[in-house]
Amino acid sequence: MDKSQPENLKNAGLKSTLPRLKILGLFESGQERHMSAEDVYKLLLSTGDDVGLATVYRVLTQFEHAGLLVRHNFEGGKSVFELNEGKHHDHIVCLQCGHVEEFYDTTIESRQKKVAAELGFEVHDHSLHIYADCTKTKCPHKPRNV
Amino acid sequence: MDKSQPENLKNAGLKSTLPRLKILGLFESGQERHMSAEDVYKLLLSTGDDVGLATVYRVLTQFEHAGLLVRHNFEGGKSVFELNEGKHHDHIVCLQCGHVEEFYDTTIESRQKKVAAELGFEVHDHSLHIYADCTKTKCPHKPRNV
DNA sequence: ATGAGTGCAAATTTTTTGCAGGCCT
DNA sequence: AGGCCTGCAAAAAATTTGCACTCAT
Repeated sequence: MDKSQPENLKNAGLKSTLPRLKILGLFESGQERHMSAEDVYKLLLSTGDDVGLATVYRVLTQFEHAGLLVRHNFEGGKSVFELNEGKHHDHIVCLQCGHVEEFYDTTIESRQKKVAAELGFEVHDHSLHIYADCTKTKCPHKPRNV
Repeated sequence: MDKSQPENLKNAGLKSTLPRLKILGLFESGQERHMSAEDVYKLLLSTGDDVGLATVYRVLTQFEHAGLLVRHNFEGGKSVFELNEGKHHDHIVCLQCGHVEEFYDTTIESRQKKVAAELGFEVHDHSLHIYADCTKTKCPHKPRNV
């Protein structure tokens, strides 16, 4: 977890470039675990790191293929990425604001496998998605950037 | 369940028109429970019922708002619709071909509520999504129409 | 130097919207 | 008749791709 970023990129067979280091750095900073391409792009702009949006998309996809990031398509239309830290977990997503929380529940895990088997499916490592609302009245999280 | 389609539309406050009847008919025929706008559009074309793609999108959205259909955004990018028959159920989706199966598991339901509550969420009626593979070797279902 | 990487603009894909004309009630 | 509906084309939103130029090794 303390491996320097250039090393991470090398191991992934990717050349160590500024855009890649910046983007990986954002995810490793832990500020925001789940980000869309647009989120990353705007964050970089806000810190003066001018990276093209197309490059953000390309790098995110490369990182996904390299196993550094995991891509999710939650309800809402845009792809969301998170650091691949090896430990399996599921996600619960707010339908109002898009906020994402992670969880791991052994009962759900085993039950999920059972249900899948009965229906002729085999669960591998993909996250299960629960969709809900942060609260019944008003959503405490930031409004979904649609 | 045997209510005539025009009646269903009337009850939803929608004028009974040919495109609407055709589209609702497709879902009620039970041939294919889960369809994207493109799926519906192509099916209608194949049966000689020429309906504009824009109309398909508009009608599907209207039906969703009227509570006749439910919209899902599974991994894969496109919205998928299914008839709203009132009975809650969850979905397991094949990551290879996009095939969808429905299920209902009381253990998962209760556990889902518990997990949500612990994380400050409230689950209403939205489907939970499990993502898996039809089989480990080759997918028996139709290839995903990407 | 040299091929991978980047930025910009144009192209794709999925979905929405404006507008003129057409069909329910 | 009057307005909701539809079709077509253009607009939007998210993502991908072509191309000339730049940077890492």
